Amino acid sequence: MKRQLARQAPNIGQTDDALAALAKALGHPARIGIVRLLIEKQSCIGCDIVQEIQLAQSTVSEHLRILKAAGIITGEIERPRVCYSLNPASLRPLRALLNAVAGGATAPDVV
Amino acid sequence: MKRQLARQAPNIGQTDDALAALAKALGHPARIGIVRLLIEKQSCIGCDIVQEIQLAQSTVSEHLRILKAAGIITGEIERPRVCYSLNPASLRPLRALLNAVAGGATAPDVV
DNA sequence: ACCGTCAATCGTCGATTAACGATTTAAGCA
DNA sequence: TGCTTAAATCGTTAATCGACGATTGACGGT
Repeated sequence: MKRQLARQAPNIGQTDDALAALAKALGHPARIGIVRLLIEKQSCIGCDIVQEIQLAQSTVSEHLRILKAAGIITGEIERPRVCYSLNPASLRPLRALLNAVAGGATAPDVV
Repeated sequence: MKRQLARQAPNIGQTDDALAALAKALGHPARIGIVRLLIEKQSCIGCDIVQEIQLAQSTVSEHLRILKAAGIITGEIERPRVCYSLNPASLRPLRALLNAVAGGATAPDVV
């Protein structure tokens, strides 16, 4: 039984929930690490992520699931591997918010 | 000391922990709402936040505490009120990360 | 000096998250 | 057919979070 007053903030065309979900998905060091890894190796990666992030395979898998659920990454199956990539578009709303914080009212949406 | 922008590896000069902490602080709808509110009313606000965000005073206070702890907002005392404002600089590292995701290589500077 | 106001803190409770090992699924290959 | 590999899922536990009411602290005004 919550609320959610639909505020029309200037340029950020997203609900608070949607933005919070994105931020939340990034709100863990391991997941930041994964995103970083995917920035570096533009090409997608398989189980190498488990190597880099020093956590159990099941834990890493869970973090990947969370990032996938948030739309931040995608996973393409290449049996028996999965190839992960970033989905930059997904983060645009959050970028818009941060730009609004930083740059005054109007956030340029472009790359 | 500033970061020299360098090779294609986007050198985001922050630890995963620091970035995750920022994202985590934004990872709740109420806190996104507060940030939005502070973007709109550039001027700082007192207890009006409790009005806008439909939650108990103690709950809002807790969210404000979290945002303050993350450095995202500052609170200036004006007894018996507190005047909150955004601290745009605090979010720069996170912006840099998102820019790196979006822009491919190097983009992360500037306010 | 007392009262009203606003904010912070405390204590509690239920819900959610993070982590792990163990197990399962689904190929590809010998 | 059976082994190997990579990933997902399950079940459990400990820790953290979110929300609230109640209380406390610190004024400013009357």
